[in-house]
Amino acid sequence: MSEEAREKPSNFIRDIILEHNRTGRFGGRVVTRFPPEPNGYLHIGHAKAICIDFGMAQEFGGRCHLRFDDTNPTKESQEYVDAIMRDVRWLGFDWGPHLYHASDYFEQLYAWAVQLIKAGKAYVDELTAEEMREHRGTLTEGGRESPHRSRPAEESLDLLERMRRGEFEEGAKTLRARIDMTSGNLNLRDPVMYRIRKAPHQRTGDAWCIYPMYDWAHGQSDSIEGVTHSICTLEYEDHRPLYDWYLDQLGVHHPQQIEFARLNLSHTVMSKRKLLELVNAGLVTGWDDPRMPTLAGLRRRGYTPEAIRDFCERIGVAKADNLVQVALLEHCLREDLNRRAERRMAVLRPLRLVVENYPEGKVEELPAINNPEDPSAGSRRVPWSRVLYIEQDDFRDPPPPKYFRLSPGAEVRLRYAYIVRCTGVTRAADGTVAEVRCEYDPASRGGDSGGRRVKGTLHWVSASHSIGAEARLYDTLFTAPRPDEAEEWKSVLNPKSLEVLRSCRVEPALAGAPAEARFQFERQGYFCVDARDSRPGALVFNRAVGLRDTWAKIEKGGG
RNA sequence: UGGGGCGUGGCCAAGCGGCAAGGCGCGGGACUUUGGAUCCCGUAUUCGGAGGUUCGAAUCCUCCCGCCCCAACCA
Repeated sequence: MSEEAREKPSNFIRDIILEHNRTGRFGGRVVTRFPPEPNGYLHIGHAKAICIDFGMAQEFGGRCHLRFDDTNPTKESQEYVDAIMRDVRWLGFDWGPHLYHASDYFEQLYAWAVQLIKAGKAYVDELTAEEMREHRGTLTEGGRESPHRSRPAEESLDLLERMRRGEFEEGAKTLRARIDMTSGNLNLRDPVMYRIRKAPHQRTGDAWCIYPMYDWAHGQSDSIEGVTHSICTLEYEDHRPLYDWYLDQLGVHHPQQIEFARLNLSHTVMSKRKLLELVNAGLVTGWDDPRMPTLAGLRRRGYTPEAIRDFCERIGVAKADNLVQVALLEHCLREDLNRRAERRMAVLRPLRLVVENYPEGKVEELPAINNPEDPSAGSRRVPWSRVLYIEQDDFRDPPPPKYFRLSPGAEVRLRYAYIVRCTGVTRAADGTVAEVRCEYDPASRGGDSGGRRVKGTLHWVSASHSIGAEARLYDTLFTAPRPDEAEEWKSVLNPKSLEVLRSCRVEPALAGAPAEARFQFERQGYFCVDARDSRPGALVFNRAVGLRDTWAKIEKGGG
């Protein structure tokens, strides 16, 4: 079934928008926004949000803005801003001219703050952070009002102005909304609107030393941009009353906030804090380490934007906590690459195979199909000669039950080449197999079995024509499905998440493969030319995902 | 009696009073020059639990149970 033909699963957000359109709440307009804070790289969880934000806008003929929530200069940087834009584009979404920053609105926000003070809805407080925490009360008990809560508006106005001028130290004063210190919703217990931060901002430089809090900046930014549907994750559900309160006090355009459950993926962690820690502790090589759930990591690993978008569509949108198995993500990649990736032969763990009855020095160029799923991909020629390499796993002596591969006396097909019969092995002093010997059947050229039953087909490369390469095989970063629930999440890191194979032999057609090119190495999996470390003459391939391996299951299950 | 959410098969997830979609996974089979792909078939008498309303409930009502989020001058 094609992607277009598949019906999109229904979801409650679409239903809400449909209802708004039906009642004319926003005049039929649909404007959404993706509002990342530039304090880390985007991950697969963000991809879900991006697909929803941009997807809903697209579906309803509206638009989606990219807005950086840059209200905390101490944690944000231009590196992250650049990476985020790169990743959103790579995923396949376009914000057109609608690139915004919360910092674009600092002046307007300030003016609105003044308006709220004048209306008696906000005041400058002088409680320290600790005092404020004490005054806030607990989950089950209401809080106490600050002694500065009833300070005259004029005084707050003067203080706020001086805060802005930099007359006070960090932490000395805050601007707070005057709402309800007894509310069961802690967000409504006089939330801080501005705090003093004498830190330069990546966009506004040193123009400001007071910065708006998320709640004060977010809804107003949405309003200014004419956003209609402010879609976010469940943890903001408690913030919605505050989001609504600010907008109502100001009497400005009022978007609808809608919350959905964030994505949890098995065998990985998703919090930016933990991902940052992995990077800083050197437990991975960087934000784009192929084992990371970041878009940069997935991309380097070999994931396609199409596969990720398909995944985001398949996981659905709901409000229930979830833990999606990585198997689904992997399935999406396989399905995409099976259709699109050209096939190549690559021997990861080489074992010499000598064709005794094939003339020394003779070479044949055998045609091989590039992609059986796509005739338009054509074919290439693969050199064959007397000495070849096959996979170490493809020879066993003695052979286990149901083993279709090579073993003494057994017959097997070498893909696109000839059928060979194993005539013997040469062992090293320690008993390990050094070399396998065989005879080929000249009549089976191209792999034609001539009616004979040959169950196994192996991939191979010519020893003298193949080129060396490095392969990096990845497994999940964590061994536990829910690392977050382990006593210590880092203790459950997978020590085998990376295996490096340095003596691989790949067919010559792979020589000029450009960075990020993806191939299916027949019988093994989908591999991607590493964008960072691969060089012509020193190729490095990342295994994005293995092929389904029925034999591995049989063998593991004891036959 | 803090507040806010959520509970449908191993994992996601449709369903919105008419008698349990779909996907992943898993099991079996067909086919196969990738033990790949593809194709069949199977996989919840039951929707957290108990009552109730109704001819009829996963869908409505009541109570109960469980899980998640909130006490940053983070987002």
